[in-house]
Amino acid sequence: MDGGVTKRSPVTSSQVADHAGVSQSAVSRAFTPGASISPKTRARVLASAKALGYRPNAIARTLITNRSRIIAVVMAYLENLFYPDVLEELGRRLAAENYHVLLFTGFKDRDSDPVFDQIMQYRVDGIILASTSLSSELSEECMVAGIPVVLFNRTTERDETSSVTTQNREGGKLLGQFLLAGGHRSYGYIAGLENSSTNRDRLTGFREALSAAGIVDLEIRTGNFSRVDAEAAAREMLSLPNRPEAIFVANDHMAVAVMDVARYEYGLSISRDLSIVGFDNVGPARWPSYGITTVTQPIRQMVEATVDILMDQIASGEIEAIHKAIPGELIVRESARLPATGIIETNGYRVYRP
Amino acid sequence: MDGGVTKRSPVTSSQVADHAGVSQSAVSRAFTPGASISPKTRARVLASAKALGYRPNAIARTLITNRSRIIAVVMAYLENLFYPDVLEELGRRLAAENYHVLLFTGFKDRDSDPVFDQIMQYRVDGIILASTSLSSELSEECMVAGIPVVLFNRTTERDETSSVTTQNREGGKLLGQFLLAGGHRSYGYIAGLENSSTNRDRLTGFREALSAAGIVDLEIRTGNFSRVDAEAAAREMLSLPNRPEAIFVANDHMAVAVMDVARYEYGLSISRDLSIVGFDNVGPARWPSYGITTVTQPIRQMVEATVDILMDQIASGEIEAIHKAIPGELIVRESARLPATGIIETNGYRVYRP
DNA sequence: TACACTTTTGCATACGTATGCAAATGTTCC
DNA sequence: GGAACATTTGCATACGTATGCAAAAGTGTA
Repeated sequence: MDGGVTKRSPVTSSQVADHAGVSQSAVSRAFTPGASISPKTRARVLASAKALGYRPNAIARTLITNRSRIIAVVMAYLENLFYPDVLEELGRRLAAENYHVLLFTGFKDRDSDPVFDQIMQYRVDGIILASTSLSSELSEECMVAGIPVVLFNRTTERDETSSVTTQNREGGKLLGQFLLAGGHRSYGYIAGLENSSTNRDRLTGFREALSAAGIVDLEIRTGNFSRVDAEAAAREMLSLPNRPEAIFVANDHMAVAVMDVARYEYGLSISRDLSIVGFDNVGPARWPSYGITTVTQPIRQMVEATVDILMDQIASGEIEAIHKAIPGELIVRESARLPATGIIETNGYRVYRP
Repeated sequence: MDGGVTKRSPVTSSQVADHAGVSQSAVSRAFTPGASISPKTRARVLASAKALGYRPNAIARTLITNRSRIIAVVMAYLENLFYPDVLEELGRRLAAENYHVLLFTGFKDRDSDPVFDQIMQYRVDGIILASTSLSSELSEECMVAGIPVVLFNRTTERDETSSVTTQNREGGKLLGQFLLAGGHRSYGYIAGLENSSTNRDRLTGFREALSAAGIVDLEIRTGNFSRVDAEAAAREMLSLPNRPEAIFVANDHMAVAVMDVARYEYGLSISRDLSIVGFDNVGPARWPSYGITTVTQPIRQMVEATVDILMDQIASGEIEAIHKAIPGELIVRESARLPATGIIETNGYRVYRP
């Protein structure tokens, strides 16, 4: 009985209308930019709204406008700091467009079909899939429903779904050229998820560079983009009788793990005994304990491209697959032996441009 | 004209009803567990629903039931891996309860009032604020509206809003005792955001331990829970004529930065020249390059407690402030000099229990 | 078969908002 | 002042679902 606050239900537009002595339509119009309403009544309505603590019901509005202003974001996993960074940037940019993020996580190593029902039930205006994908039936369903989908940091074989990535093949190639120029003689690759386009493309580019120099031997182990798997892969590779002089680890998150194993379990000096390069330019790669030579994924530009695609397609209603691959840059740090030429100092960073 | 897929609007319950030869109510009941409907008609409805690709419209349902099954999660920032970890666990647990996460980020160092309107417009069923808070007026408004709010990893002076934290004061005290037992003679503290309860409580506990041993001198600098600020704070502190022998850094995220500065800018050997302890037991603290002695924040339990509070209050409609502080454990690693006694080996970890 | 009772069904309405349309009001110009 | 026009307003309806209520159908008993 004491302190029992009686739960008050939210104020509705009709209540505001009564208070302001106008119709409910007027209240609606007062909150719709560009609607047909005189400045005077708008002012009166807004005053009443403020007095009553009225907030338009976005849910009810969705029902009538068919626009929820919600974007579903599915992130495979957040263990790799790259994704939290992406998520923050996405949140920022979508908020700027007055859209909101409905977040789903936990779909590493499989497609996002299990949450698809949930997503569709909320009538989202668009879907972003980071490092995960949809079965082709569900992608098709989105097209038919007019819901734009963008794959972030992944593509599918069938090019039917839009995607935004870094130029992974070019990046892998660049890293290969960098290591070759450093004069290494044997190479290893610690792979991410084997069936991911990101992993495949990086490897393809790496191989291209190597075979252009006549090198076909490549020691490969798989780290599945996870720390523990990468550690295990590193142990296998470093235990080889003739271990590679240089290892390309498919992303920085795993590269950190590989460096830890190399140093603390095998007593190797990074760069002197073993060169390591990564991909992403994620936080720890920049920390002096690691200083990983890596190819950047330009998060800002990638997110911008992603949001642009969504906004365009939401506005036009025309869903068509757009593929954007943004160039990355090879940032030179201390984790790999340096080539004699090609390193350029540019606003605080050293980059490699052969 | 070619390939121009005509956008098809979603199937409604009425369409399913027509197809199945029943009323719209029947369709609704078929999708409502425990509703009054015969198995036979339910089966027929579900068959039609499947045939037409029907998915209940969660938005329309929200309008009538007053339950959106959406929880707003506001995260101050994601730079510190602790939060992505929390976010993943929250996602998992809320999904298990069939709730969904509407995510807002970017409210470090200020309250979440700016997004409050957005949150309320979506008629969320509950709010989780991680390392951020609300002004007392808005908290009050939530109470009145019957929307449960839980502060995660933070409390307010006014105890009017529920909270879930680690026992920060006890944790700080424990770290103090650990460092004292290690025989250090001068101490420093690198603070997080100065007005945050987390920071204050950890410091309070630390001071308690120190003054119990007759030590009142404590060198303090502020790192605001950010990497760059922590680096600057570390530089200041390590440049002191008589720098502290032991530093408690308010969280692991900053401790990593401090260790990097100490090693790579001041050439110090961690533990031998300088002891460092942190808080959180976040990913990098476990990496061998850092091996930070730290107090755990038990994410699982904290998230469980958070979700429990929300679910209870949503179900009962009774909003009352509940405060849960979960004990953490001091995990002993290599970043600080070891005391002679009190270290216990327990399932793979070394913990400190004085 | 008739009755009482239980289960199932459909009807009608409500949720809170946006919007086409026609009526009402305001403005301009002769 | 009045016609011609532009702006503003309210009415009515629609969005897709859940649910109280009464009617209908089913079940069991005598």
